[in-house]
Amino acid sequence: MANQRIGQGVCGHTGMVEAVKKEMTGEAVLRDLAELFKVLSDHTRVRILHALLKAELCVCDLVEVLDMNQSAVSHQLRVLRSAKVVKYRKEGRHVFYSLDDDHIVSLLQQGLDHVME
Amino acid sequence: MANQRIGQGVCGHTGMVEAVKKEMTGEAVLRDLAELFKVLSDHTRVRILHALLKAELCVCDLVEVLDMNQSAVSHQLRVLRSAKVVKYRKEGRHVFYSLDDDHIVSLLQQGLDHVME
DNA sequence: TGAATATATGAATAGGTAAACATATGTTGG
DNA sequence: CCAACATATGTTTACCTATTCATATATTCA
Repeated sequence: MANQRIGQGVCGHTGMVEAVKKEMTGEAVLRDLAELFKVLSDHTRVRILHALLKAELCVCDLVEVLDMNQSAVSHQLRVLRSAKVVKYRKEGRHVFYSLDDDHIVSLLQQGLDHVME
Repeated sequence: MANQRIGQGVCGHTGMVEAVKKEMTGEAVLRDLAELFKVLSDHTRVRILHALLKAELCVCDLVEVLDMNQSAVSHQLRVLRSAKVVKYRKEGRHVFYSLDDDHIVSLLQQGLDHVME
């Protein structure tokens, strides 16, 4: 039903434009969607999330796994935290991070499936 | 089974780090994944994709729907094309764009579900 | 309490990128 | 063939952001 063009005529006079405009999800939602994907669009953050797909890890674990500067990792964790893509749990002087919910897991899996075909 | 910490001990000596490292998907794949999300992370591109979720549209339709400069739309369509997120079909002087496959549709839906809860 | 460890954060810098403008390419109809 | 229309693209500019360095905060343990 969707994704089909119903008669073409001259460009911009098919009624399609108006129809699509009306069905349009709110701008705010689309802005949030772009924002969510932006959070997932950095190599370092993807590596962090991929690692967390396997296990809950503390910052210094991640520093080892990624072989990166602790500061860089913390900065990216902050981005992930702010976007509620990861959650954390303090235990003494360690902070353990994990993926926030199954939605995030699905997005990552779906994305991985796509790029690996 | 996954996502569980099996004994903690001193940071970096749990065997977890090595285990996670070994299971690690190839760097190239993770780079592609970040790249895919990057393509989906721009407001204009999300608006384009969201419109294409409803119908196949030509460039001038999109220019109207988005109410944007034709040049800006074309530039973003190029990004989407290069990433094989959209496909196109020429018909005379018009070029009709549509989402490339169901994987993309799923990613968008999943993302939308997440941001709308 | 003080040293060591774990994490967070402010500031500076380098690299990337979306939008606008101008222009080129390609297609149709008269 | 020529004019009008549809689309693509090179360039410039302004903005954004990931990393690094330096430092602050917080917690444990001897």
